[in-house]
Amino acid sequence: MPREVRERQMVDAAVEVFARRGYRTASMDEIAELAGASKPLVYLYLNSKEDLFSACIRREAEALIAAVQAAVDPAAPADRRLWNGLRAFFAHTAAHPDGWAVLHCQARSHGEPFALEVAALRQRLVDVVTRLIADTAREGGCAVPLPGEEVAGLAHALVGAAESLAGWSNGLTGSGRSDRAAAETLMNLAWAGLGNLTNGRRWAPARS
Amino acid sequence: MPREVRERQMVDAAVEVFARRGYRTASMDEIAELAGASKPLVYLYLNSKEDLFSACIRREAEALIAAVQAAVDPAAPADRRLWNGLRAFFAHTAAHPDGWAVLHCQARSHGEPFALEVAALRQRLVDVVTRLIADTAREGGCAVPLPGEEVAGLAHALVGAAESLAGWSNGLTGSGRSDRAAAETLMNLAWAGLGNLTNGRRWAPARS
Amino acid sequence: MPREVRERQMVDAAVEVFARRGYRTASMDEIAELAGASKPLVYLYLNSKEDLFSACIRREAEALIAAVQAAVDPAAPADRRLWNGLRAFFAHTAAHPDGWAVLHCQARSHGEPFALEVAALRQRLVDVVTRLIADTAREGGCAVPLPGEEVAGLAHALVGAAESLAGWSNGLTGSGRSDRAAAETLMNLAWAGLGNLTNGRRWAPARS
Amino acid sequence: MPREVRERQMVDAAVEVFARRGYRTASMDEIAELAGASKPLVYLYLNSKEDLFSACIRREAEALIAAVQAAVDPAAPADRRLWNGLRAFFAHTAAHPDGWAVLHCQARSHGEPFALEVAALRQRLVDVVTRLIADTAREGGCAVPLPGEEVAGLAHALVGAAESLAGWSNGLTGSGRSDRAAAETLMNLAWAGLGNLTNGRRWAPARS
DNA sequence: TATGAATGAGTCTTCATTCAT
DNA sequence: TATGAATGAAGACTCATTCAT
Repeated sequence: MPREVRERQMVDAAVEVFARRGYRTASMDEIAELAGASKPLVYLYLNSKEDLFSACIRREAEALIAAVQAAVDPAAPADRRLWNGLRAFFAHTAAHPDGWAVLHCQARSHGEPFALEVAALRQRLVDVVTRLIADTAREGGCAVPLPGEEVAGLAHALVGAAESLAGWSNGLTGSGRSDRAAAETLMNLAWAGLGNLTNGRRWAPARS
Repeated sequence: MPREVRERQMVDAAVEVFARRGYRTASMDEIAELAGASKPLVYLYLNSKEDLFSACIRREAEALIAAVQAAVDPAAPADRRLWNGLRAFFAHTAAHPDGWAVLHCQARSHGEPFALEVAALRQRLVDVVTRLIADTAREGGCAVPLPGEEVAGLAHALVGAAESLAGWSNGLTGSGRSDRAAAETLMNLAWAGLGNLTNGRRWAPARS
Repeated sequence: MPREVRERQMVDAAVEVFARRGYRTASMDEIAELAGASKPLVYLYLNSKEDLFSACIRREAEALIAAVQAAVDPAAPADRRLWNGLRAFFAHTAAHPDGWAVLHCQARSHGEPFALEVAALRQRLVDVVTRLIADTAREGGCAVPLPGEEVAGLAHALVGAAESLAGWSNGLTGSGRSDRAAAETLMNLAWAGLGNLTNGRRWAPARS
Repeated sequence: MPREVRERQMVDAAVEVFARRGYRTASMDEIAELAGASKPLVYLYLNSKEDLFSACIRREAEALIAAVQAAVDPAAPADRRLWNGLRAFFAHTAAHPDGWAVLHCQARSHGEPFALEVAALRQRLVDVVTRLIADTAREGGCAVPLPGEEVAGLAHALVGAAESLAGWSNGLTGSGRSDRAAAETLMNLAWAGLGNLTNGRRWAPARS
């Protein structure tokens, strides 16, 4: 069996086991067995548990980002782009729950090397969203320019909301089209909020 | 030294170590040492590593919820309640980064017993927010009643956005009042979004 | 059982196993079993295989040097001191063959940390001998002063000769007093050689 | 590439790696790579790690003995023969430090099969020296016949001294002709010592 | 209340060795 | 002649947990 195929099987198995057990609890024995290979072969191809985990993170991260970016047609208007990006995000995470679990739950809680890696991925997502927000503001005829830091904050908020909704709607059983519903909910929230902000309508605490 | 004091020291130490190292990597030795007690005593008081971790989750969760609820004056108008709740959430997580790390990062990634526990906490937060949204809708003269599932989705989105913003703004260095800025950003986003929804102004994909 | 006693038993066992199997081949399992303790206890007390081996080297080295130095009466004449030192060296190595094997065979062939440690020990032995040679020269009315480098060379040669003789005579079976014979042989060789050198009688290759 | 050439490359590589890492720590992977061949080929030609190590020992041992014997002209007087033998010994070990390390450090510390092999070699060296001593005694007009066991002891002492001096002088840096100096030092020591012994002048402990 | 001493079970990792080609 | 692919066996090390005191 050629090396590349074997290697993909191994990473597949690793993603599954890491998602199920967590990084530390997962054992290389279980991963090797699930991959249908011997442990030394896993080490020969992937070096160490750390490297294997990194490989999982990288592969799943690239896949997620690629899915989102493929869905965003640069020629479409901003709202359409946002909508399609959200749809792709929810669809992809719903279709790859193990990969999403590795990225969202495991990678962040097991120390520097992985946290950094997944932070870099997340930053790329945030960047995509940041650009969408900026474009939305511009195309919507932004009356009051938003400061860069606020845009970044909004992007973080949206990404967090998406992550949270993904976890929730994927956890609901049986609701066949829940990932579309999630996208709609978030789209409504975001669209109205962004529209108001770019028009200078802000909420302010009443003076007490 | 009375048992209660000792026990609190132990949980303090455990929260710190679990936050720094993660559940599996943290060792009972380190926790006992940091607590200034011997290991058998830790076991005598807290039974097992699992129970100790559960105790950490429970204590930090109660503290966070209590902080949020204490800030929400039931007599105030809905927007004010939401604002105060957000402020309290950001302030508390910023003030207790270890506790927040245990709840947000560690507890979710280490198997059933803890994930359930933290899910229950999160549900209570979501419930608080759900009620806020419902009240907001009612007080705002809700033209179009929101289905319960959508309200829940919004609540999850808001909580996720808050969590994400908390992580981001706590990570920024030097910006003295960043947790207030985070609350403002999120408040603007949420307020406008909710307002639109309760008035039936929804975004819909253009027919293609 | 008090820690010190256990620790000595462990080092005893380790010296025996390291001598028999060699550093790398020796297994911590075997050492622990021979010491009558569990492996974790060995690690608790002695940290690692490396540290355990170092502890063996240090203990055996100190014992050997102490034996030699105890035998050398500073008030005695130089020849007497040399003789007593040699006797003690041969007697000690004969009485502690495992310790000698660890020092002479194992410690030198297993990488920097140990080689350095045993080199330091050997240097101390060489220093003792160097001083004896210098004293011998002085007391013998040295006609031609020996250069420092040559004295060091002589010391190394004597120590090497002693080591070699020790290995040989300890390997001979049955000869009850062989370690005394070894000392005599070496004493004769050294005494005459030193005497000639300090009197300027050197061997020189005939011109060809 | 013809088998003999390949095989020599492999043993060359093995000597280097064994000298650097030690028998157990050396890996067949590294040896094969350094030899520029694949691992199965190494096994095809040399059977096993043990056999490969034995091959190294044998080759280096033969080379050393051959060098010493080539230098000893049977027609020359005994002192000349001793001198030339010493010179050749120091020169060869200085020129082949890896081979010498394998013989002197590694082979003795890794269990029966190798220790026996290297002991046999050493015995041949000792035999050469033994004959030299006996000849010296005869040619020097030996007044008091030396018992065979003492001659053997002297030979062991000389070989050990030579080994020790070789290690020391090879370790010194920069002294361009140190292997000649080593030979001189040892020659002086030996010559005078032997001369005295064959003339019955012995050192004896003063009666106490 | 408090602990020094002790361990069973399990993990990552390595390496000599062999097929199938 | 030559090798890419594969593994069984073994070893260092760690840790949650428990007695005896």
